Amino acid sequence: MAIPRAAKTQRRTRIQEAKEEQILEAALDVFSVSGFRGSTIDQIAEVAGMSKPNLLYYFRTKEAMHRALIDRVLFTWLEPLRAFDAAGNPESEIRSYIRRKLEMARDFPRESRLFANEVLQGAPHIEDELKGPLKALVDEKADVIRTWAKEGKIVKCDPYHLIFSIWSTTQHYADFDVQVRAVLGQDNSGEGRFEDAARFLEQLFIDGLRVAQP
Amino acid sequence: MAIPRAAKTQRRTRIQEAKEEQILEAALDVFSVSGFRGSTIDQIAEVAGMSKPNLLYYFRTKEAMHRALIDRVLFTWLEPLRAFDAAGNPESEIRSYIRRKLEMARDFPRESRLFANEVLQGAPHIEDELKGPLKALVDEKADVIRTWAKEGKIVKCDPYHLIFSIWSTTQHYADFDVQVRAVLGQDNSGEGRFEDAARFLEQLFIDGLRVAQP
DNA sequence: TGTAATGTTTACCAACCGGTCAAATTATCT
DNA sequence: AGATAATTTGACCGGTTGGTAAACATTACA
Repeated sequence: MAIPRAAKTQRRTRIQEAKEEQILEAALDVFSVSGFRGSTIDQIAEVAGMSKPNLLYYFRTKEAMHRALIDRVLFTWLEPLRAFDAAGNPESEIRSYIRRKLEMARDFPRESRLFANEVLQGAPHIEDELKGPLKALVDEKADVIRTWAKEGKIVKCDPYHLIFSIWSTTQHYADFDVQVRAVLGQDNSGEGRFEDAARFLEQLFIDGLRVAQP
Repeated sequence: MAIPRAAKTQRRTRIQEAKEEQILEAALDVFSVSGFRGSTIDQIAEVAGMSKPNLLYYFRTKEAMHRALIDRVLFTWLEPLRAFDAAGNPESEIRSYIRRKLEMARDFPRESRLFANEVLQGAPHIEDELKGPLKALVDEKADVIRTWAKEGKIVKCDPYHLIFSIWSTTQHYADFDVQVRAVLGQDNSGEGRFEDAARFLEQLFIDGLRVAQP
């Protein structure tokens, strides 16, 4: 008799690792489009190219799949904010934060939509992460920004709303991709739109915050 | 024998009007949280306080409910952008556009989330509206902005990305409300956050666009 | 008041949903 | 090779889903 997910063996098989990877990849495809409630295990199974019971052999429930996916993606997702450095100078830090966030919107749109779906639907599965680790990280970086403002390096402004505005403007290009493409039309909806967006946003934030130019 | 939705009578009964209103109100509650696929007719029926077959007497399918809801809300939703006036001066136009959008995020968060859910999931039901009326409206307003830039009233910038950034920053407070509250903490997540956001965003956009002060 | 149209509900259906089970298949190790 | 553990699948289950049929109740109107 098989015991799911190698509760005995401690070490994970190559097969286990590969299959779990394969499942989470498919789950990301599906969850990021339809949200938790709107997705079905069958859909994920089909995308993953394996049978439903086989999926459930590696993840006991649909919720476990979602949980594993969120956990895996959350850390990576906050990487750019974590890299936000108090020691650096405001201009380059803000510039590179915007760039990094835009790159993530371009390269990992599914991850962005996964969170967007989750938060939009009331964040029933990640409330703790938001109120705990996320809030702590933002609090820390907000302090950095506040210090810059006090030192006259940037204009005085609410650091939380500054962070929100960078989040929203950059993630917009992943989450509302269809709308962006529709509005820009066929001609302008190539990959170049990310460069255009970067230029616009850097200008907006650097000038808007009256970042002191060295 | 009853014929659904008065295909014969042409004129809608008071009851019809009232019930359809009641249903769409409930549907907005449910769809805005769970998206189309994640919502069930039973949920809507319960919120509306009527039986499922009764709902289906007024709207033949779940899709018809969603369609009617989108159609009704779309017009209102674009009102602020429509009000954006070429004749006005850039500063007050941009200021009031931001204010209006923020007010909508505050007063009609369900409507915002309804669209967010829809677009996030690939806009399967409103693709035509995005590529048609929405694009046309944005094209028109983009021209206004471009003219302002040419006249030196604001800095030269991509008008489309400017509009996107106003959309995303303002709607963020409706769509990602849970996250905003979580990060701001209990103390700062009262209604005052909209005032704070307005102050920040006006400052950001007015300074960031180097709007000529008269 | 009678009656036809409109509105509402109960009972129901077939398809789908998340998840289980046991049997079959495959990989691993000696 | 043979034994054992890990993996995979088809068949299935109870509950839910979108939607229907038909009987019942209410309203509008002559």
